[in-house]
Amino acid sequence: MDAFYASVELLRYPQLKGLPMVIGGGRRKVDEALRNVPEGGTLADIPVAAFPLLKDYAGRGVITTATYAARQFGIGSAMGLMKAAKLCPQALILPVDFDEYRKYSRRFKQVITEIAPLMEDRGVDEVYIDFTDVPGGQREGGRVLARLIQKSILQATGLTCSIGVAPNKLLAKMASEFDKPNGISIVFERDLQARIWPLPCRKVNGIGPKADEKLQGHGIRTIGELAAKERDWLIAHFGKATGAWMHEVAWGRDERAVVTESEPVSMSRETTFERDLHAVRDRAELGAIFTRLCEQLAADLQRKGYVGKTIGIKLRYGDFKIATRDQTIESFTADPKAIRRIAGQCLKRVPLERPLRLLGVRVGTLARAGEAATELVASGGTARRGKSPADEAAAQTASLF
DNA sequence: TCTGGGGTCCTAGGACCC
DNA sequence: TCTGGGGTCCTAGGACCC
Repeated sequence: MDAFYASVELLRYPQLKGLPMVIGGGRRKVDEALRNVPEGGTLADIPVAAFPLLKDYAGRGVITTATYAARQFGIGSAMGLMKAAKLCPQALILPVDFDEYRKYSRRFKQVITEIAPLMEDRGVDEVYIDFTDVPGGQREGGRVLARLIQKSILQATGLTCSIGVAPNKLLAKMASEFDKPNGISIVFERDLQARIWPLPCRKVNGIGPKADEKLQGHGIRTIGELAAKERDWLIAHFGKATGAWMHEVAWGRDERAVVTESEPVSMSRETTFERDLHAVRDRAELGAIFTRLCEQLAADLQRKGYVGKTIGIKLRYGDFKIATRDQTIESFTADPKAIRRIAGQCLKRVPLERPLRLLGVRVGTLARAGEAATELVASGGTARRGKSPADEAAAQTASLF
């Protein structure tokens, strides 16, 4: 979907069309600004001048989405808001409204599955579709069906999307970025050399900043240069699995199926504080946040019908270093108090002297709430974990939470 | 100018078991 | 009296993605 969050916002604030606008920021801060919006007839009647400006935003956070008008100024996703404000102070800023985006996410996915049932969910704004066997799916290399999908989504939601059609997921993903927004791009195997090889390695889904930097260290900048390397050379430098995979993707090969069903592995809640907090000095505040995260997470699990037995915490320190601790318990749970208790034990095993920026709680090893009891009986719920050195250390740590 | 929140998968060492 | 080999589970960290 094209600039998904921003595009959904423009559906209710059409008066902002064409203006530089970003979605992100600490919700509360932006909400305060929006609360000053005068009472109008509908949302569409709110004057543009009433919307908060990026330059007036003072707080932490990153941009989740920028309109194409904002991207003209060099603003992009994941950019810090303060930096974005320097690039385009007059840009408008709106808070993230995830419930609203989910609503539209469900709508556009339903449109797709009605046309092509083999759809793989890749998050709120992206999917893979296998339309090999959809009637008409092969016409004009897939362009006819891609157009139908675009048109149907626009009709049902008012939103545009970009579609890449290719023999596999790897190439389709790259193709989808060739003609944004509202574009269709068809890539055949024979286009590999002309259209894929000139691209930077970073364009491969799975090659991130670290791998790219390492590749560049070897003088490999494009996918073509990667393809020119011997498989064995790549394996020698990047390991057996990664090296072999890199060789495959450079040659446009990808056998992964479109997966229509999957079960969640973990669920989590985390929050970045408005200012760094200290475990001792800000103990009360931290404790309240901690409890709330556990309650939210428990509610998420219960609403979705899951229980879990690995409970963990995540800290991000002021210096951005991350620490995680987790503990697997005997029986599955989705109870806020149980989660809070185990997570509290995890917290005691992690250094708490330095300023904290973020706190998160996670539940993993999930099972469906209805089926977990059966499994528990079958396994006997045996406990075998003894007292680890970490536990001993924890016992000596002041009970901050 | 500091850098969100919610995920998945991989690696690697140690415990433990047969 | 010099120490196997294979397997699973648990834990911590890290890369990467949307």
